[in-house]
Amino acid sequence: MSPDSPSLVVGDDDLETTVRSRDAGATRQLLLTAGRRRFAQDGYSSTKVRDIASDAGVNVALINRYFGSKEGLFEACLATARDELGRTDDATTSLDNLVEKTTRQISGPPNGERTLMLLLLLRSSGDEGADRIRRNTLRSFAEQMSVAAGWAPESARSDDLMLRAQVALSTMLGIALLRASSTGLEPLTSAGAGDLEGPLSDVIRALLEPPPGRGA
Amino acid sequence: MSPDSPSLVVGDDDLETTVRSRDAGATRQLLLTAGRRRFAQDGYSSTKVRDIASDAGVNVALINRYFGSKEGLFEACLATARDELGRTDDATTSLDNLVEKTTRQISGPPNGERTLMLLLLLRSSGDEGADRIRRNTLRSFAEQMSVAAGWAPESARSDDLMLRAQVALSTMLGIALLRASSTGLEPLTSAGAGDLEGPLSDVIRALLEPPPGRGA
DNA sequence: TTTGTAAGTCAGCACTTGTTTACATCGACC
DNA sequence: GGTCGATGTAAACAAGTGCTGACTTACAAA
Repeated sequence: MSPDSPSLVVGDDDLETTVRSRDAGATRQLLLTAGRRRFAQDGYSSTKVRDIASDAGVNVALINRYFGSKEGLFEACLATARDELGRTDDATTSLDNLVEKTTRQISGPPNGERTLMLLLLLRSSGDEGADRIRRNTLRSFAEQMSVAAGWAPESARSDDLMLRAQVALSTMLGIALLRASSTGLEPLTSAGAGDLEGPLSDVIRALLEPPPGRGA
Repeated sequence: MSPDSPSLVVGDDDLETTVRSRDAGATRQLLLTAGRRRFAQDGYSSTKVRDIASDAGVNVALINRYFGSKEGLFEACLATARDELGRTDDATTSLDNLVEKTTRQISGPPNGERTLMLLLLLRSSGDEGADRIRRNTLRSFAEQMSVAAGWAPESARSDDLMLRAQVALSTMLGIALLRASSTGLEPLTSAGAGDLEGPLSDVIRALLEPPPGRGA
């Protein structure tokens, strides 16, 4: 019947059981997903292209075909993270909402989608282009947080407030990193959303208290 | 910092390979210092043994002679960081004191001694022994913070308090990481102790408010 | 001086790793 | 059928990269 191409059967977690014989787009996507996880978990230089290809169930050479180089794949992964994190899904204009979203972003499995995005922003490849993407994404993300905390967009760019937002971001990143770390620091690593919401709420509120000129 | 090692002409462009004083202890120390900086800045797998040796002005093979392997040198560096951070210099029993110490630890050049120690704790080599050192050091450091915040040592080990201390630690680590990152995220990267003390104080106080049952 | 030993040097092996090159295969269109 | 471009595969290349073992040198005891 179906001339199964056995070497192309890939994902245990992916469901494209259909004979994806020759689909450039799908192959690119597989490499992006696998690369994102590897880069986020192991860092850039620890990640081997053969591992990524193996995870994706794809030949190694295709990384170079579709992304030019390991660097190229990394930048592409970073771009997907940027698009993902840059998406201001809805009007998050309350501190409660920000706290809830942040908690959800952090808690969750260390290799979950959201955590991977954050970790990716901490992984450097030494490339200037990739660094620029990371910097812009981080800056924009912190800016979003200050705005979401209820600050007016214009006032949300003052140096003091940006610093505070970036400290809040540091907390998120630090937690994500420690949780994903191989140290297994307890109770942080195993803490669930319920455990983290209290401390996180305290931190965010202490840093980004509601706008001074407004409600309060 | 260390009493200048006599007849060890290393620092500059090593041209005179003739005058290599034969002091095993000094050589070990040179390798530890160079290794600590490289590992902390670039991560484990990005760091090449030849670079460390070059920084130290020492032959590559001596890494293997004195530390067995690259891994061995990394573990030794980690141990020095543990000893450094584990040193409870004085009775730090006030929140003010903790905030001041934390601020001093964080602010300072990204390649300063103190920051390097923190960054080292985040660098994984994949080795189990190194991971255990990192975990114990991190745990002990967080514990110290909760005690320094004024909690009684016995109550300082409750899960909830430990979690809060570890979140505070996450903030420190996240800031250190972002500051040392090649992204150059502003204003965080260039923020001085004066700028950071306010936000940091807010975070630490929000997380580790003075003991409830005691004084106050 | 001779000799023993610790400290340091040197060349290169065995292996990894990103990349490239040459070839095979599929799908479509004439 | 036959050609051809897109897709995928396998092998190999070139530049590292950690590590080793034989060798040399400084220092000091005998």
